[in-house]
Amino acid sequence: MGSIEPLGLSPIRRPLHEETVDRLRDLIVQGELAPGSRLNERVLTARLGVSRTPLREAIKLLATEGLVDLLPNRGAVVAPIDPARIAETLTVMGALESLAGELVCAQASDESLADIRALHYEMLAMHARRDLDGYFRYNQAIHLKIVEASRNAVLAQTYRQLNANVRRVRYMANLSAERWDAAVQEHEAILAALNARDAARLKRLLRDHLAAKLASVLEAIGQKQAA
Amino acid sequence: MGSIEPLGLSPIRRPLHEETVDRLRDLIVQGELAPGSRLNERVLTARLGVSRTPLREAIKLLATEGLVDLLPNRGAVVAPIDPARIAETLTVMGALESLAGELVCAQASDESLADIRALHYEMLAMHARRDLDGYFRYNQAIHLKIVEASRNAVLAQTYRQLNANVRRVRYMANLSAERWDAAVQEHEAILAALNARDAARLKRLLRDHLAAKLASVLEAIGQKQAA
DNA sequence: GGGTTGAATTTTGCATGCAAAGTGCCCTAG
DNA sequence: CTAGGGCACTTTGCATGCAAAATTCAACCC
Repeated sequence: MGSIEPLGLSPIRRPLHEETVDRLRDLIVQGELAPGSRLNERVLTARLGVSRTPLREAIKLLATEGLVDLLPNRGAVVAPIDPARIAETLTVMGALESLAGELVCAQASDESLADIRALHYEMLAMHARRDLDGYFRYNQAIHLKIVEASRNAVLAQTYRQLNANVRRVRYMANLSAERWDAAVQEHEAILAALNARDAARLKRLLRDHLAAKLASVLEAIGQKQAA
Repeated sequence: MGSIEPLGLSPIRRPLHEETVDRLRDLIVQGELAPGSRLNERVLTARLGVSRTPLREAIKLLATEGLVDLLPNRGAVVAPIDPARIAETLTVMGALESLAGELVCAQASDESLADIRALHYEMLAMHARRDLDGYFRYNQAIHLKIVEASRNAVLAQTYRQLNANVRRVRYMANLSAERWDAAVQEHEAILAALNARDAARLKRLLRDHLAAKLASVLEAIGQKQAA
């Protein structure tokens, strides 16, 4: 049953609809398609270079992720950023990360933990040089790695799906310096609990970390809307 | 905010792809489309009376719910029932219900709690007359009601999505009499904690209840596979 | 006789066509 | 000048067409 794949040179073309989902999701997450803006099929087919069929499949898929809203007979719009919904999402993600932390302590491989540690120090480096973008990237990577290290694929997939919706605000919310430093401190504590495989402590820390993020994000959105 | 719908006569046609998703999901959840069986587009369009476009949209949607597996260039199959995956799913659902319980204690309306209580007694009635099917229905309804009463739409939606996958095993796993009685006892305790709005206790009970369900389901699947 | 190749058939993936719903503009009546 | 109605245009929703990938089946070679 050996794989016969040409290893790397493999010209495996991903299905077009999948590719389209990812590209469209990126456009939305990165704000290039503004919240509330309409998704005109003709325009998007031109922009993405695909026909309407895979595009429509992609749109419906993103609708289930909550990134777009479907208006029957009137197409789709990029889902507005709804603070209440973001709050709900972060609450759920908090519970999921909390569970992930518990599982990680119980059964993650030492390699996984080492990976997380490595990412943590990369993140500290970004913080040290005040590279906010790089910091966000490693921050994301750490949280993703934690849920992946839980060895629960359903958990990881659910988390990722919710995450897409939250990542959109990142491009709006410019972390305050204090909150940034505090977040880094929280991460230090998280890493320590991880190293000690102290499930109870890790659970609490992750949940509190998400709660703090929730508060900061909501504040940022509030300012944005007030502006 | 009274509904103005003509109640049943409403000529509001739901989009065909949505209808198709629901019908196809039902076919899969109820086992009419057996795990592992192929989803032939021609056959299904004939069976459901829709054309390939909405059908294909539906299939891709159910793929994200984990109910079908997509095989590039080879169509789709009903996702096999994978005990490991069911276990993972129930673990996540446990965390979600646990969170829901916490939120319910903190902020659910008294009406919601009354609804749950009512459902609970209906369920007890079904148990008393050993109506397994009715019991399952009310049991489902209670758990759904709890996550809905949490007033967190994202939580409810996430829960429902995961639930679809688990419901499939219900038609395979024939509860043992002891487990059934034990489950009812657990529900009694859950209701008591709910009435007392004792978040900590409710959390623990819900989580344990799901863990017990997990164990029972896995055992049932194991027997099924051994047979 | 078993295994392999290859041509016919089926099936999928994507593109496009067609009808209906929606949108907006303009003209008219008040 | 404003409100309303109607008509043309746009856009969506669904159906179908077409090409490529996969499967099947059988003849052929070893």
